[in-house]
Amino acid sequence: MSETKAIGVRARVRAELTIEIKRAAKAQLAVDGAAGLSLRAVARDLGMASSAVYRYFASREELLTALIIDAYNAAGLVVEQADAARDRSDHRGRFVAMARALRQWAIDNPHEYALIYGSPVPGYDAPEDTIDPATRIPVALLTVLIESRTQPRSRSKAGKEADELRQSLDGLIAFTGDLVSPSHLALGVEAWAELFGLISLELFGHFKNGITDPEFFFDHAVHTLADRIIP
Amino acid sequence: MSETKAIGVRARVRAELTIEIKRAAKAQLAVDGAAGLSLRAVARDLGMASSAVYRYFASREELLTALIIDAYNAAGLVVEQADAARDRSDHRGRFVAMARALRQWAIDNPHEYALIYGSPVPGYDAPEDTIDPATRIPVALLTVLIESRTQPRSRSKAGKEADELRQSLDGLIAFTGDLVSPSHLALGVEAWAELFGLISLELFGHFKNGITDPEFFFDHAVHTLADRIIP
DNA sequence: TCTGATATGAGAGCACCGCTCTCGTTGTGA
DNA sequence: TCACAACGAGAGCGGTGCTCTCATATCAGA
Repeated sequence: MSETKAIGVRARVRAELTIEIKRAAKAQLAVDGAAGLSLRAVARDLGMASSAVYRYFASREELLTALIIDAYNAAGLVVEQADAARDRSDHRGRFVAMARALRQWAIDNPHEYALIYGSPVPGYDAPEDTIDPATRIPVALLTVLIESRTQPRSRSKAGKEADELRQSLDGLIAFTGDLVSPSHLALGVEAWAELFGLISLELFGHFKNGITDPEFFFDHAVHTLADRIIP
Repeated sequence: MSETKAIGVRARVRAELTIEIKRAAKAQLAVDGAAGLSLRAVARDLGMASSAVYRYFASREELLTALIIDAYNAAGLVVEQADAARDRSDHRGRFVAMARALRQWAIDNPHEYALIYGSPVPGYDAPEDTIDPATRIPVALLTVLIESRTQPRSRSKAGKEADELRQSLDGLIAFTGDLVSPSHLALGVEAWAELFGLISLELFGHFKNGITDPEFFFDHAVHTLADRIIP
């Protein structure tokens, strides 16, 4: 009589409990940060034995990895949505919107931001599963950069310096192909770095004495940034 | 007979043990990172009871704060030395040297860098003692910016936008006075953010797939940066 | 110089942590 | 139906931060 017997009761309950555990863990994360996340506390929240949680996540680190993936995806989604809400031809507007969306998400979810863009968990080196979600934001930013450069660039500069720059950006050029010149690509990466620098410095408290209106300053900086990378 | 009786045996031993504890803690920090720092392990290293350590640092957090201060000072010193080694009139060279020195220090002391520029320890909000050492690097950078602008700027732009920018940078302008225009000051902060963005992204593993030669790229970016803020 | 206050170290102990193991129970596929 | 695998609970191990008590070593003042 049960309608979704195909999957089986056990599998469904397992899936539900898995996200329930992550939900509880996220709630704890929002309060105490990554360092304060405790498997036992999560188990207590859910009214189950601490040992039972280990049926779902083999270790605290594995649970943390799941949260990291979710955070990457959440941030990526927010940025992509901000991008999609703009006219595709308004490259400048898209860039600014994405930057603002990212900052807002970071402010709304500081611990999740810290989880993915703060100090990496010690002894933790980005398992395969995190790579893909992590690229969503850079890809979104790069896409605007590419699309703002539909007409082919003036021929790339030659010379040793240009070659070395091209080489140092090897991985990215594999993604962008010939659509963006290395020097312009470098400009994009610099903008990416500045974006995260701005958000991180603000979020981690380094603007405390100095920048009194971070939001206004961020907007100002993002527009300067846009002037630089988008013609 | 003892030569430095003025201070007292107790005080001297205390001072020595204090730095000994910090030394052991730093060694642990370099291996396991901030999250792995354990007061008990430090005590074990020094062959003393764990409770005895609490006579020197009231809590793990307080020990961490001491390490943070030391890290700020170490980084600040390295940057200041790089600055001092250059001709004072070579503003561009000074900026580039400081940036390189900072990156090198970060690479040599990743956990200490993460301690001060990564995610803040949860529930931790920069005690007074950390503020001063934390300003050393921004001050050093700002100083070059100021000194590269000895001749007074063309009169500052007027208007609402300029006023708001000036206001958003209130704290900094209190430091620089009228020597730097708000818009140029903003440029400096943006450069500061990009600098830390570049180092953090590299150090925290976000360049893994994409930038194959981070050192070369950093140098390239820093020179671009210098072009932007130094005339 | 003697003595009372004080600073220090050691040890036991509390509540918490991650993680493992065992042992019943309960769905599941053959 | 039945053997098996998945599961939850509980106990337990070694670790953590931190507190308390108690003995001892140092110091400052009479």
